[in-house]
Amino acid sequence: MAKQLLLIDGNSIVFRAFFAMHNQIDKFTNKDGLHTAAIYGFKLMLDHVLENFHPDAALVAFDAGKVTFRTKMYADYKGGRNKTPEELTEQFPYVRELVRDSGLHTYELKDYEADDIIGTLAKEGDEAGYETLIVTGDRDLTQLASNHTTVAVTHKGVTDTEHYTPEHVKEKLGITPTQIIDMKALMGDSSDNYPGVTKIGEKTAIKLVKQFGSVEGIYENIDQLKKSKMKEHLVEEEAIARQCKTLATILRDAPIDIKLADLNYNGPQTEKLIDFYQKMDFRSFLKKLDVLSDEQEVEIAPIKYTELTANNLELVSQLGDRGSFYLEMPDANYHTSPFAGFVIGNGKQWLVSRDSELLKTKQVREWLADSAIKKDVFNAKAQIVGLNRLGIELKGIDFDLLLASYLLNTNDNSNDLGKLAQEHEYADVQTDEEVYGKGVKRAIPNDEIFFKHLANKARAIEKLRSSLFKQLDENEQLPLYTDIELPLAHVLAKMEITGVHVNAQTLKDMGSKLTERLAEIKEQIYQEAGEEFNVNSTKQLGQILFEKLKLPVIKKTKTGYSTAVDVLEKLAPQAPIVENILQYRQISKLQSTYIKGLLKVIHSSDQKIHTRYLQTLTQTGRLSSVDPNLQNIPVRLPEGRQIRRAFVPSYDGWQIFSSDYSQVELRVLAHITGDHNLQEDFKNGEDIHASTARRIFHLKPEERIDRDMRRRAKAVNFGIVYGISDYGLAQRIHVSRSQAHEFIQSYFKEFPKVKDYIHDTIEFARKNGYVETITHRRRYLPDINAKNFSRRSFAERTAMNTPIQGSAADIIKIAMIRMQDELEKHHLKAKMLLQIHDELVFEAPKEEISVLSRLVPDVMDSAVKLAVPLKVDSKYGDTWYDLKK
DNA sequence: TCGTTCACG
DNA sequence: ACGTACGTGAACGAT
Repeated sequence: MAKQLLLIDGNSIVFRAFFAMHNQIDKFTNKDGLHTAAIYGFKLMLDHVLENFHPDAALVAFDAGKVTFRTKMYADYKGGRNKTPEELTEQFPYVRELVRDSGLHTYELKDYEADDIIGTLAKEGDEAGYETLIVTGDRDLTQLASNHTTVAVTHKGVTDTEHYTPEHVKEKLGITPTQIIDMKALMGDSSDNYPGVTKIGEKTAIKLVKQFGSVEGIYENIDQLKKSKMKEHLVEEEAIARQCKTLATILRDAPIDIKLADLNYNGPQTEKLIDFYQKMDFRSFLKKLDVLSDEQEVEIAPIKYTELTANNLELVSQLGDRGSFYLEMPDANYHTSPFAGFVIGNGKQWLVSRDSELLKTKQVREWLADSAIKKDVFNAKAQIVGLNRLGIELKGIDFDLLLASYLLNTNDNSNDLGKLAQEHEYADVQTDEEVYGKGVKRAIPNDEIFFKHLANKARAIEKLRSSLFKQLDENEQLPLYTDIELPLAHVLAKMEITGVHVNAQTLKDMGSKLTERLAEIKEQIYQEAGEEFNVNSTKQLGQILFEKLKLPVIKKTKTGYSTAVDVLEKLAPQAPIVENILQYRQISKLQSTYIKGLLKVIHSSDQKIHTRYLQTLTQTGRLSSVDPNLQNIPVRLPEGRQIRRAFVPSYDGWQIFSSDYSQVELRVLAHITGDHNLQEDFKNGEDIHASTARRIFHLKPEERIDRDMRRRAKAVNFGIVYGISDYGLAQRIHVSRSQAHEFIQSYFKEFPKVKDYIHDTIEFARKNGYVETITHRRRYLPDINAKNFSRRSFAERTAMNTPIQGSAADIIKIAMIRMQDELEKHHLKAKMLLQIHDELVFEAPKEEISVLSRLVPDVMDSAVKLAVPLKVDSKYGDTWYDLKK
């Protein structure tokens, strides 16, 4: 077998590793305060590569400095780059140390870049019969791909790579690897800061290279090009194009003073690596080495536990004033999941059992219900609901690992305790999948393994408490945790336990009518199509519409023809079948998701639906609702709205009551931007879309605002909140892109501080890597500095949207906590049932409706003090459908 | 398991 | 030249 050569582009991988882990930058520091994320990421990459590739020779090349022969030739080369952050530069010496301890050679050469070293050695490798793998974060190196050299470019993160062979390059770009140089010469490279030829981008560059072979080929045959602007640019900028080609070309003959023979790879120097890991506090890598040397099973620090039985319950009372508690419910739905066992305890003693009946004993029950004993848990809400099913109260919750972890970083949040602990650099607990298995094989294991796992979980919660609290404090998030999210978990638990009464018969009656209608429409569709097919299949439907009936294709998806509503609406005038398909879709959605779906989840014991609110999922701080989702019950279309007739109060003589915030997101926008005009409009109680229309269309006071103007202004308002683009706005309100552009400009002129806010927020995100809401809820945006345009743009839109959507979420959460307090304080029978982002739904005895009509809006509009008033509207009725003012 | 579609704020 | 408004969940067919 051919010898194998590994060449790693040190600088680009270090950069990649650093930015890939940028959102956790503070988590990766050693005890001396050294940042270690890039070092850690580099090692991840290295291990990953060496798993699949076993080199005989290996080298990591680094840049020797900023000055190279390229900067001497072209002063602006790589100009305009941001200064490398200090947190990164300090890591380079350690990366080199790591590389050498790992048994790889390092090399750098004055005046040359790492690329050139790699290019030169790869060529030598090719000639000496090596199979070479180049690993880099820089796509430019793909020009080095050959029959015996593969270039692995990191894709996202550091271990996910895309392998470029000449075939792969051909497939992706249609050219050879060396032609990539010509392509880049023509199109330029904004990150290396050389221009290429004006107006030539990737598409045009590839076309030219395919046609003429190379930059030189183009100029030899320039006469063949028809007269055009492009030709003029090419002719005028010939010198630039040729110079860019030199800049883009990686050297294959740099004057290096090492030889392949010097680069033997003989594996890592384990002793040194262990020292290094200790210096860096890389616990997980240390664990891995232990596994290798000690066979197995030392993975997790040993733990002692005691099985709790009816005969040693006094141990619970002896635990003291703090302890972890964890009730294992193996199904995600804790309203119905069996109880597999529990653990209770602290560093002194871990008590475990499979018998949930023991929880009902006096000793345990009192321990759980004693608010003076602080409890550390994972997912407080689930624990409260689970225990409630056993008739047990859980009081004194102090630390919720899941909740705290979510607040620290919404991105890498997991519902699995083991995974989450690992995210926080705690390795002494496995994931449920590792212990219980997955799919059909998932099962609770024998006592020994199961009890140990439970004890490990409880210990992990305890061990992580102080560090997570400390991080919350550093982020100024303690009040968010203590005063909002943790109390909210209790409120949500109550709402979930209460549930919503749903009349199954109403749904069944609606269902049978819909079944009939569906059958009729389906018949008509088959007639019009001339054959029977599965209308639910977008693939089959596409074939019927666009191939058989030859309707024009308006939009395509990755997999074929798009048949989405906006497309079908455009086609509707051309063929009657389309209208029927739209009808069919609408009704079958109601039938499958809402009639059948809801009937499936009504609990037979109480005729209620008990949703679960996910408190630790969304990136903005909103809740979400599952099993079932009660936050998307139809309301917009009259047919769908009927579903709400089935949502009824739990008792005779009760009614449904609902209050919602009016325009809460735009009010938040007015508040956080400080925009004078926007604030005035709200303070004056204006119809905000109408007043926006008046401003952006420059209407005189006496001119009236027609419906269409208001509609457009409303779309602009939405657009602003979502991160507007002229294209997006144009699509939505059916105007030209340039008109949409004008609307936006006009908006920014009228509301100048909104424009400033967008700019400042994006700047803040670039600098800090995150954005935050009025309560310091954070969202990290790792893509905010991405090179890829669309990823970066997306991050920019979320940067400006998240503080708005998230602050609105904060506001209603505060209102919910206060509302629950008020209900209890006033001894009201009314129950809070649902939260739908800006709306709270209650059930209450008729006598209490007048109380709620004052109380709920009072609580909601005073939840926080903003620079503009909050407005709340209320309605009530006999069912959720019948709500009226 | 993924992609598409469509329900909501 | 890019590729298009933010945040969700469920059902279904295709793979």
